[in-house]
Amino acid sequence: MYRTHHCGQLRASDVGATAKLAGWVHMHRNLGGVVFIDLRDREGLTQLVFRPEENLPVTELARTLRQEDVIQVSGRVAARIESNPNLPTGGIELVAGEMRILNRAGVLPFPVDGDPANEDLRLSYRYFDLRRPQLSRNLRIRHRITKATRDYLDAQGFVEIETPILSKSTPEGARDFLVPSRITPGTFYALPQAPQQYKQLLMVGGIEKYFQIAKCFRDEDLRADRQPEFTQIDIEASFVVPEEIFTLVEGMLAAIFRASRGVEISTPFPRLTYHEAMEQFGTDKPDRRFAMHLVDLAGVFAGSSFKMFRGALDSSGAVKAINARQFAGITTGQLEDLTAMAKHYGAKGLAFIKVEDGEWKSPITKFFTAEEKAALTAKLQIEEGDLILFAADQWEIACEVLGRLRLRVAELQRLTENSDTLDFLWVTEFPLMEFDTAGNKWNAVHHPFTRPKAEDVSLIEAGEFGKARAEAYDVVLNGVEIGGGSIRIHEPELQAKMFAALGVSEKDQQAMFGHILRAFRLGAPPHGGIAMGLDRLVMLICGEQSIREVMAFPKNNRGIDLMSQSPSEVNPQQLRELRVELIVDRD
RNA sequence: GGAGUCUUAGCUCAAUUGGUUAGAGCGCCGCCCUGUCACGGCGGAGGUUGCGGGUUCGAGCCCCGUAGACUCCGCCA
Repeated sequence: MYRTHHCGQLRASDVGATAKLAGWVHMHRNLGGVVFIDLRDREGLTQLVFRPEENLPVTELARTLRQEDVIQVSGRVAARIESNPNLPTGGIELVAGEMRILNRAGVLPFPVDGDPANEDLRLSYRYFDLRRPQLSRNLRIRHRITKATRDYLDAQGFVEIETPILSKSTPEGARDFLVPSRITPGTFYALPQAPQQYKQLLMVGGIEKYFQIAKCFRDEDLRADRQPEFTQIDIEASFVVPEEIFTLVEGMLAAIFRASRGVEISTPFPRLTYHEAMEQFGTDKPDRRFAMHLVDLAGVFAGSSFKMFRGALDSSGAVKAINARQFAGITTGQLEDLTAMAKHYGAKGLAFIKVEDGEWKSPITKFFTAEEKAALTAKLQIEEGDLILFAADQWEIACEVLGRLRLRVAELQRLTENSDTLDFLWVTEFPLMEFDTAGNKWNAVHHPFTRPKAEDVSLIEAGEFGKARAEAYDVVLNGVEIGGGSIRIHEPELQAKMFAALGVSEKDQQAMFGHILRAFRLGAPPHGGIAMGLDRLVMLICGEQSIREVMAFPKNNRGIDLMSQSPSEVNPQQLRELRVELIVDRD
């Protein structure tokens, strides 16, 4: 037996007992005579004391210890002469009797405590980085979250079922990771972007309530919150309406936050339609921890002589503004950045008003009438010190520009710093399809199995694809999309209409989706579900800025695992077996 | 594919306007130290300033190129 206690366990009540501990040398204090070691395991720190007068050989051995050596020590628990209030075990120490050095550590690549090193160095030595308390804490919170998820869904009658990783490539959505088949040369599996089709087929299979903590793979560029492989809490149920999904997910998130953070979250979550979210916040995932709503000014400027605003309204666009309260002190450089940002998202420029010393400082207010100014003041509740930012353009552009500016201003004003608010909400009634100008065709906003709202099916039949709304919903936390789902199409006729609208030929439908269309002809139940981004959820709960901080072995932003140096070249023999030929020679 | 920021000792960072031998803390090595808890003291080793080129009497610093890291845009049903 390596140990009788862990390093966060012993207390004053244990004084006089004998104990055996094992762990890493966290800190060594060699005073020439007596030697102190802080021994660390995952549960905490315990001070070891080595006294030459009591045990000279072991004390001499202890002098040779360095940080991160792995040792096992047995001895007697004693009260400290002066206790350390900073440690739970600070009242006691272990007087070392015997010690075994289990393993010596070499020179460390970076300190276990103190400031974290460069991230690429941390990733290269990930197994070492994991000893840092922050990372081990994050992984244990992640465990609590998945445990709470499984317990909750189990209690609700859901069954966890694994679906294949070697799967089938489909053209919709993200780029697939491909795996060449050796047995059938010239063909490829794809790693699943999500278990979407399998979970729907499980519904056809009569499972009724399915979930999975599912690994998903997408071959797209990485971000702080995007890795090529990531995990979803994937849920699907039969004979359900959106209300039941909402209630289920709200209960699940309540269980998760109770288990991981010990907080009760408020349910049910507020809801906004997609249109309302865009109209008020300029995004489909609003961060409502601060107000700064987008205000519609069509009524104010309908008859304006200011060409920029009037022109937008006359061509059925929008004039909108946000009030960045108490931000009239914005620097010229910051305002230039905001202008560049507005232009990047399609605006022609950025009109603004700074309210300083009772005056409106702005290049455009000279075009406004007194009535327009009064209406503006009332609508935006303008006060001394405010900064007003305008967008006049097509509705979509005006909303998106102001939505982006709103977030940037909030960042500059640090509106959400140190906030512990948990703002959940549902966004519903997403558009079903959007026109892809590059591909000159209609694409599914969510995926091609998403059910249109019943009252909008006639719009699809009439070819008004852009107006049709989907029975789809996202759940948003503090401006981050943490999950999304929909009620699915379960009738082959309706599915065929969708494929037709999306321009998928009969032949392609059979080649790519034949199995699911056949399944729908054998009595598919109405069904729907949702997928939650586990990594993002854990990231938010841990207060981290990157999902790499909540994954044990993440990849860097070029998709490289710096620790194992994957991806890597392979043996030519392996390629021959797969009938794969390289067309790029690497230097 | 594009934009921005960054790269100096094992780690975190400094180095004035372009100016002597590129410094400090931690870590590492050696010696001393019997109640520390970020122990302390003395001494030592450790550098192609990412790489390549240029400007200059002189470049860590300025210019060009390049590699890498991170963030963002595109992309991510």
